Amino acid sequence: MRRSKIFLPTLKENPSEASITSHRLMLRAGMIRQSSSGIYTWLPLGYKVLKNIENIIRNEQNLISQELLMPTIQDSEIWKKSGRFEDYGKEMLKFKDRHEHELIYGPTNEELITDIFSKNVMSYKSLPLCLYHIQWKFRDEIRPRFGVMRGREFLMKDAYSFDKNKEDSIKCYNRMFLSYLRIFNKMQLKAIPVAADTGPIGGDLSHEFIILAETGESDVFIDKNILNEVIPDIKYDDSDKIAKLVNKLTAFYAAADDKHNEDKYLNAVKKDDMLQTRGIEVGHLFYFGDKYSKPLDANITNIEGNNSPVEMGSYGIGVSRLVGAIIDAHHDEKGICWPESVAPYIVGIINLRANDILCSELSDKIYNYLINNNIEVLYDDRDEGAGIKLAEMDLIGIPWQIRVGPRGIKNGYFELLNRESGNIIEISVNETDSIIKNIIG
RNA sequence: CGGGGCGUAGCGCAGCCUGGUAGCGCACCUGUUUUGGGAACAGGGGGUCGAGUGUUCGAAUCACUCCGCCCCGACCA
Repeated sequence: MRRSKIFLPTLKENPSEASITSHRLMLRAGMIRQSSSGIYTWLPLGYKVLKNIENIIRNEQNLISQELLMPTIQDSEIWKKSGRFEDYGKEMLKFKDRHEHELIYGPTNEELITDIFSKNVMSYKSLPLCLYHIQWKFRDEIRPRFGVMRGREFLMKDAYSFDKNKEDSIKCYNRMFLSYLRIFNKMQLKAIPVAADTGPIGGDLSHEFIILAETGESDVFIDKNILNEVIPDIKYDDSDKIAKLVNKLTAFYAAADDKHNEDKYLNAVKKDDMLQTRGIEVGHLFYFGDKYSKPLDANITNIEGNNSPVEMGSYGIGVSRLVGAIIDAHHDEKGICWPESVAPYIVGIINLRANDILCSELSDKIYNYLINNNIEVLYDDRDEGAGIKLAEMDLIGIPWQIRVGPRGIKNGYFELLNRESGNIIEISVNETDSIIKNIIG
């Protein structure tokens, strides 16, 4: 994509509406624009990142679950059946259609998926089953804030598991646990599993995955040693090994303020290993048994030939929130430093002097070379001052910058800069091939 | 919902206290010169001053009402 063509309205100054880093940078980098409190338009650059995150989640979840797509608008009936029509309270957006029929904009999908399940699955032989979708939700938050971190409209991946008994359901829970570790790891995030309250979803087993960040919303108390844990290479069908991993990781003290117990903390963790900070919740696992299957009559015939409510769990990831969380973890004073796995473009070419034939020819050549090699590239071909282009490329955080200028060309090279480290490699103008070698390593 | 703050050009702000018909920087358009870290000069365009009502000869400015947005608390992916 050429910079002269892309719709990328960047801001030089900090918008007054944004107080935290990720929000400020998303507005400045032309990723989002607010439409109403807690509701945002995703501009092309931001939308690319959002889709990249979505795809990381999708690719990993597909190994243990099947994707479908449920609607955003739901009938109020099933919510009345489950009892949450009242329980969910004002956070749930309710409205009527032209026939005065009551509808809601889904804040989550347990009722709907349970309804689908109950109408289509009858026997334990069809289990286990795990389904997920990635869909926009609406929760009428009391106070939306921090941009995309606590929007009212937000993109969420939510998975739902159906099993014939608790034992199998826990196995699925554990697979999700591993899947989440891998997903966040691929985004260069250190996510810590923390024992959690189940809130309005309900249930008796639950973990939150929390990213440590100063701008996080909840206080967390952890044993630092958990940060050194490496995710082992385990297959998803190896339930025993996964269970051991889950046990190992959940054995570390890690709690958000609502579950924190100071005495336990002092007992379990050495003073030097204590870390109290703030965190952003990016994922949540729930096992809740028959909480929804019972009221919604989602029964299966078991091996004895009797009907019993199916065992369920649900597993969420805040997809749009992750964009903010990743920025929070990967930025510096100049702007964003995207991890390659989610970056909107892998390489940014800056033609430092667009009206110089040699610079433009070389820039064009590199641009075409990268396109032909299927590398996502943003080419700043504008006839602007060098400073503007350099500062903007830093701001939007493309992981690799190629700088083509008269100074380098005179000496027969152009520059390849790594955004995060700031390291610059000089590459001979005749060796464009070595760009890829340097990037891929 | 309680507490605080803000609303004036696309963005950031001044003007309001003490009423006299709107200004600055950036951005934008034209031209010239520039060009390795947000350039210089010259010229130009853009505003129902959040909305309504009232006070007044006259309201961005004063009063009342409403709306929107941000920040702190309770809720959550």
